[in-house]
Amino acid sequence: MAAEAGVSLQTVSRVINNEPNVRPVVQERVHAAVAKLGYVPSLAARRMGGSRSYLLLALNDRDRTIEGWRSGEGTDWVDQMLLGGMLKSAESGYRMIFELVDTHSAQVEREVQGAISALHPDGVILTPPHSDNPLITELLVRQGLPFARIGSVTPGDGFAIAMDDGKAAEEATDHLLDLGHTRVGFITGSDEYALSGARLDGYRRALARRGLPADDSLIGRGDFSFQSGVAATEALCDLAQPPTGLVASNDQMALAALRVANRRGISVPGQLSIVSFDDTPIVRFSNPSLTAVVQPIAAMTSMAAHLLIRSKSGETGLPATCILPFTLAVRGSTGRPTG
Amino acid sequence: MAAEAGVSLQTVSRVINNEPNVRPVVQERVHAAVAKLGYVPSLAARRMGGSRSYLLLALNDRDRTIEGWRSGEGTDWVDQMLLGGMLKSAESGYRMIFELVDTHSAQVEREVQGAISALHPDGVILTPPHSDNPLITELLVRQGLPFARIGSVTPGDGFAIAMDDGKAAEEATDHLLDLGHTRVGFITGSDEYALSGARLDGYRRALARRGLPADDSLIGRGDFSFQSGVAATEALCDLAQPPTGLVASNDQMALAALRVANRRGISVPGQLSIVSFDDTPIVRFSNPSLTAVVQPIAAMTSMAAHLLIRSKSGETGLPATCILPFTLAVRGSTGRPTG
DNA sequence: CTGTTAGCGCATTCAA
DNA sequence: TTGAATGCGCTAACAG
Repeated sequence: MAAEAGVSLQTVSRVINNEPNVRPVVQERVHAAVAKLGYVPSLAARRMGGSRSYLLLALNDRDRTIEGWRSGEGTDWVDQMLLGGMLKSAESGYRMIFELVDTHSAQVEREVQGAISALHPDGVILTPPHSDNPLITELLVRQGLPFARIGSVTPGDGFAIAMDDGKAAEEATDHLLDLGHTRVGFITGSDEYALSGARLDGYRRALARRGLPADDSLIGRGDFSFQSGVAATEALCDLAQPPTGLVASNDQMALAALRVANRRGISVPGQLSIVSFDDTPIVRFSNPSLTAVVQPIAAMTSMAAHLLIRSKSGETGLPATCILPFTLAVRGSTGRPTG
Repeated sequence: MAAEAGVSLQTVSRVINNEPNVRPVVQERVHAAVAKLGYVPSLAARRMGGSRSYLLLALNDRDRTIEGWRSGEGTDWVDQMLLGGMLKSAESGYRMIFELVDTHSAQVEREVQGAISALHPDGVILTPPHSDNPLITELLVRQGLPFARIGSVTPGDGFAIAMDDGKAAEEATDHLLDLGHTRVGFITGSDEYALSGARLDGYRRALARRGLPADDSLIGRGDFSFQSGVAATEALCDLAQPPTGLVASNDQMALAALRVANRRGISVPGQLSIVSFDDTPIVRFSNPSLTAVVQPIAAMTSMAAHLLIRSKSGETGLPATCILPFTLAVRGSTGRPTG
């Protein structure tokens, strides 16, 4: 390769890394040789010699992820992450390596440190609930590694990349209010996630803006599980004045609500309109399909990759916080209240 | 690190790599030091010095994969791959890197060669349709890289890892026959995939074993798309004597059959029992949920990782072909024929 | 059984 | 603007 272009090894390196101080003529010659030989530098060697590894490390919660895969419940969080992260990384010659880490284990630090030592990634992408785990973020700060916190809005180290959960819940609630509903219930997510609180707040804001009373009996406590969704929905349906509209903090709980409605002979959306959060594939296939808030997962990981790569390149002035737009997919589960 | 245990750098290497010729005492000492310092060797350096990279490369078809991600149709092929491949790899300190390659592009070889040059993986996992792409397999042979062909049964280089599609179709058909159905239809998949033919053969074998006539009008031609499933099902329903049972070669077409049945007021499973292939998450959420052949995707990639790692370790006597067991998940879409 | 030597393929630093 | 030396952190081959 060195000889093919009639230049030294270093010049090849310079051209490949787009460094200045190479005559266009020589650049061309090298590029031609590279194309001809199909030369691609070894990642490992680049990492050894230089200061970059061209690797991004994406960390997911082990138990949740494996459980999701095993159950086959159709959550496509990981797929959307790969879609956004991999494709964006590839644009800059980077790879994204996906790993699982146990957030609750006493060994979190050891696990994360191990992955870092082995891979020496140029940046780390954290997803909930890692995004708000100080054991992890502080370790990363100590290492001087740039990182992105997906789904986290709390200010702090690293890039915070999220959607506006509060506004989304507000909009979801508005959608029901616009349809004419006046009693709208809400099912919360697990308190372990900061976004759960944000979504609840948004719901409350929407009601308040319309001058509707804040009735805490309309708020069911859930934890993102189907089970908890069933329990919460049953409680709401048992009220003297049950809600005609319902916002659930994720798809599983919304599906649970749908199930309860079916069992009780409550028509959807006639007697109960349901809005869901997340928009995993399954909500398109339920009957009726669910109106849902669409999380920009791919866009968030894409942005994360973008920022981390830029950051490693020494670029400054990058936004510390990034709020990406969500959308509301209106489907069959919401309509005007009957009667 | 070297000093911490009071031994040479080389001895540390030996202990970490589980090589022989180290006194148990020294081993202990090194292990202790490793645990204490949380030492984890750098993958890049190991690849540079040694002959292994501790990397497995998994190659998927770019267009199909991205289209699947974008559409949000809930295919969890990638997730199941990761589940099987990543976890098995991790057991041996390996990582699996997932990449997308364009099978139909004239650049396949260049793309694959590029990934290999950059990563120097110890093995490559091919998924359909790459598994039977000679441009890729021959390139891998030339490189002397061990590889696994998922979903491929054709003998040849690399490990062939698949399920028995013929037997699965046979069993799916048997399930319907056992329930008392005597007219069972079949919707084929695209001829581009070898497994389509295998499934059709299995269906025919099942009928033959019961002494049932081979009625070609009961065989609808599909191509795995929802559209084609609709067309095939309509044709079957238009027969003078429509089938009371139906085996579809994938989930999309089975869902299409369900849709057609719903539109025509044909009750499922009462008047039409449906068996599906693949068992993607969505079939659990249709109404009724679909009885389906479950592909052992995770098991196949797990086996692939297992064999490749062993192979790289110089182990011989590994099976060239591996047929993994499928299961039949019986759900609400199949039952005894009524009347 | 253990330590020493050399080199993997690059990027970095300096010299030309 | 280019080329030559140096070293990254390991493992392989050999020496002791």
